[in-house]
Amino acid sequence: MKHGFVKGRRVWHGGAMVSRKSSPRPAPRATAAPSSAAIQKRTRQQHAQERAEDYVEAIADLIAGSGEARATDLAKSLGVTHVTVIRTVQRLQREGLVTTQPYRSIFLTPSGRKLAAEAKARHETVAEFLESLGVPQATARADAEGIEHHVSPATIAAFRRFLATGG
Amino acid sequence: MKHGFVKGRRVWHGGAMVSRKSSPRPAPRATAAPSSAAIQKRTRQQHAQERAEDYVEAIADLIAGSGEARATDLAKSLGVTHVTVIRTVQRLQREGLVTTQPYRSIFLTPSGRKLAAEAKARHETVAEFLESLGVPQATARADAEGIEHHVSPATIAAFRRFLATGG
DNA sequence: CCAAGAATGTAGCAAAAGCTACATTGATTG
DNA sequence: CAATCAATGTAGCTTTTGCTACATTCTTGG
Ligand SMILES: [Mn+2]
Ligand SMILES: [Mn+2]
Ligand SMILES: [Mn+2]
Ligand SMILES: [Mn+2]
Repeated sequence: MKHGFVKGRRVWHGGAMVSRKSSPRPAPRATAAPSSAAIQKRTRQQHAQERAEDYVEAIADLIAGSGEARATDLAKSLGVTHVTVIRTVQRLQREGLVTTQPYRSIFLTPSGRKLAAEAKARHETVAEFLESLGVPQATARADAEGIEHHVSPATIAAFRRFLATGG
Repeated sequence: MKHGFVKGRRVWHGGAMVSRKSSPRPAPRATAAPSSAAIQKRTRQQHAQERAEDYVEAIADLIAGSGEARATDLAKSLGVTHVTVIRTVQRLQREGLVTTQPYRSIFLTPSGRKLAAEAKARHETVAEFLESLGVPQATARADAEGIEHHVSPATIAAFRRFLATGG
């Protein structure tokens, strides 16, 4: 509020000529529709969380499948170099999702296990849902890898409803 | 192929003890299932494309709505600062999606218009589909903002089928 | 016209995720 | 038991997307 008030009719570049008179703004509804800016910000936050989810899920899968998660196997499964894995795992350790020691394999902390379980459940629901819609399995699996990080609980619930009834 | 051949039983860290004998690998099926690594790589490519799609779509909306797309309005709509917009628009210009000149508004090139139209169509299909599944509109709109970039043509087709018939 | 202030641009920083090249460690096998 | 070489770690680079702080330009009301 640097300048105290808005100048009224002052406009730049013409634009839509929206009147800015100080009509009292309408009382916000009970459920205000999020602005496009807010929606975009939420999507960006989901992206920041995305790599963490993919990593803990892959780590959990490796542990379930072979007893341990090694950086090389993780790199192979994620399609990146081992260098990238090591650095990202360091971040995940900073964030309390995994633990590891030099030249040892990677372990999930309790919160890492929780995140992995949630991510895996979401991931599989999305994939099954797409398949049940008639999307070829390979495509469904590929699309689910990206979609999984952007489905809210309400959407997952809708997918599960569909699978339970119509699917 | 640095070392010419694989050593057979050599194993590290125990692991699953998978035999590596040089049995001739099975002939690839007609439709080889993509590796998890390949799927992850595709998802990362979609992310790199994502900001471009959101930008050209927002630019197209601003032009449709008010006749021009200014950096400030774009920043407001995307939820970032004008600095971020200016730098990203420079990249999009490098890539031939938009044109702009100092202190002027932003225009879409033909390929920018094409990308915007495709992105918008996908975006709206995803949002309508989620709503038709019973997801509350605000949630559907929010989820669609992230999902839209990860739906293949086959999945979009399945969504449209559902909307045309079951929806 | 002209100054205020909105819009735009620039400088410089950070974090994250990728990479190649090279160094170090450690498990296996001969 | 020692050499080999896979696995891991480190150094240093790039790109992208954010940000704040400050400089410049342009539009417009008075
Ligand atoms: Mn997943
Ligand atoms: Mn994923
Ligand atoms: Mn969109
Ligand atoms: Mn989007």
